[in-house]
Amino acid sequence: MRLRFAPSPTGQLHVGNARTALFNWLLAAGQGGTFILRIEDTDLERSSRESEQAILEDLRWMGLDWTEGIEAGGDHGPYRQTERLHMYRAYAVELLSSGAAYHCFCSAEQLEADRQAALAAGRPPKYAGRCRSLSRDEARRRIDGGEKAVIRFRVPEGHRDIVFNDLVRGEVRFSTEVIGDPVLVRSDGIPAYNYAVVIDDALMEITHVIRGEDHISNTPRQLLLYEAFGWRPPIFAHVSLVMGPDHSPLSKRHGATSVAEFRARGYLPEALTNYLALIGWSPGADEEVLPISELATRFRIEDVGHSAGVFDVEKLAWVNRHYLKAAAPARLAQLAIPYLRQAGWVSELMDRDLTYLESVIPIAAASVDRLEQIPARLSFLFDYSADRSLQNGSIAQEAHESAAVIESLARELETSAPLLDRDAFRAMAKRVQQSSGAKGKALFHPIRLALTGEAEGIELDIAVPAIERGAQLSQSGIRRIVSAGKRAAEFAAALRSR
RNA sequence: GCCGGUAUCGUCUAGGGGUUAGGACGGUUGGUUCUCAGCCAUCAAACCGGGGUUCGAAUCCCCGUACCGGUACCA
Repeated sequence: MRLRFAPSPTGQLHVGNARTALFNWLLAAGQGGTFILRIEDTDLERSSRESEQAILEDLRWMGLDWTEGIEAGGDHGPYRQTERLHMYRAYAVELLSSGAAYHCFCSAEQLEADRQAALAAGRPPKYAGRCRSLSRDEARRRIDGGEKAVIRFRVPEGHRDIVFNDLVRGEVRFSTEVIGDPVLVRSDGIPAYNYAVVIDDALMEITHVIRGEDHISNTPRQLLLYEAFGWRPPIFAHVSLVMGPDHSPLSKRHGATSVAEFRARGYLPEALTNYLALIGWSPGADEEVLPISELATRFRIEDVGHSAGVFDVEKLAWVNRHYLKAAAPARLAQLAIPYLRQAGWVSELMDRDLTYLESVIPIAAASVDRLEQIPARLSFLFDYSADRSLQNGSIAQEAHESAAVIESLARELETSAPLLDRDAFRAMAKRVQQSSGAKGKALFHPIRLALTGEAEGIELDIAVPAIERGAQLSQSGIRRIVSAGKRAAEFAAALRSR
C-alpha cells in the first residue's frame, strides 16, 4: 500500500489539508504502508521554496513523517514536479503520436466566448473542440510559425459513463458528455494538474489516493488518462472539506486556519492531530482522546463520514487542555519560554536554570487552553504590585473589609518557615484563621488578594509554594519575585497607607 | 445554468425497518467547607421537508429544499 500527500507550496498548510495528510498517514501507518510526500509546484507564480519549507516543517511538527519523498529520497523521485518536467514531456509525446492528445491554438478570449455562449444556451460549458480535428501537419506548421499551443487530451467520442468506486462515497458516476478535453500541457510547456498527478501517481506506484472532495470531479478526467496509457488507476477516496462555524469553507475570517497559526498560539501537535482526526471520523467505543498510534490502528478510510465538518475551536481547546495536563513539566517549560520571553519575564539566565520554571509551569498549564495564555496565568508570580491591585475598586473594598485577615497573614508569614507544600500552607492558613476569626471564603479570598494581587486564579495552596520557590531564584533573572512573607507585608502596608 | 456530492442535538459523531435514538464538546443546575479550571452529579438539546413501500420509516425508494464542490493554460 502506497499513499501520498501532495501539497502545493503556495502558502501555509491549511488545517483542512493537514487533515487530508493525516488520513493518508493514518492509513499508511495502520496498514504498514508507505507514506510519500510529493510537492506539486507547477503553479510557478504562486509556488515558493519558503512555503515548501514551511509545509514540511508543519508536517514534521504534527508527527506526520514520511519515508519517501521530498528530502527523504526514494526510488521514485524526483519528488518535486518541476524536476519531473522531462517525464511529463515524454508521455505527452506518446499521447500526441497515438492521437490521444492534440495541439490546441484557441485563444483565451475565444475560449471565454465559447464558455459564455454554452452557459447562455444551458449547455455544459466544456471545450468546444475547435482544434480537435486539426491535422498533425497543420499543427506542426503553426507551431513552427511561432504560434503558442497547449496540448489537450482527446476525450473519446460517444457518451459513456465513467464509474469508480470511491472508498468513502461509494459508486460515483460521471458522463463523458460533460467532460471537455482537458489541457494536459500549458502553452509554456508546464503540465497542468490533472495531467501531472496521473503521471506521478502512476510512476510512483501510488495505490490509494486520499484527497479532498474538491478533486472528485477531476477524477473521471484522470481515469480517462489512465485508460489512454493502459495503466491501472489507484483506488480513490474523497474526504469532505472542513468548514467554519457559519458552514462556509474555513477561511481567515474565521480566525486561525493554518497549522502554523495553531502552533504559534500554543496548541500541542498531538492535540491538533487528535482533534483533526475526529472531524468526520470516530475511533469508536465512545473514546476520542487517543494517541496517534492508536488512531492509526483503528483507522479505516471506509468509516470516514460523507458530510463536511465544522471546525470547532472549543473542542480543540478541550483536547489541547487534556494533552497540556498530561505533558511533562520539562517539555512544557521549554515550550513556554518563548511566550514568557515575549512577556518580558524570562532572561537568558532563566534558560540555563529551568528548575524553577519546571516547578511552576504545570500549575498554569493545567488551567489554560493553550501555551499562549501561560504568561497571563502566571502574572501573579512575575508581575506583582500591591499598589496596582489596590487601585482596583472591588479588590480594594474587599481588602479593607478583610484588613484583619491580611494583617494577621503578614505577621504570620514574617515569622513562619517557607511554605513549600500544601500541608505547610494549610497549617499557616489555620493559624491565620485562629487569630483573625475568619473562615472559608472570608479567609482565603483576602489571602489570595494579598499574595497574588488577583481576586481569582490559581489554587492558593499551590500558588504559595510557587511564590516561595520563586524567591530563591529572584536574583538570577526573574524580576519582581518576592517571597510570600514579603508580599503579604507589602500588601498590608499598601492597604494601611490608603 | 449544468454535473457531482451531502443531510441525526448548536458542533463532532454512534446507531440503524420496532431503541427511553447513545457518546463527546459547548450550555444548565448542584457538589467538591477560597476562585477560574478540573473532577463528580444533573438537566435541556437531534433523525431537513413531502410523498411512497411496510403492520411499522429516523432507517429503504422517489421528489423537493438547503448546503458544499466542480464547471480554468489553479491545484
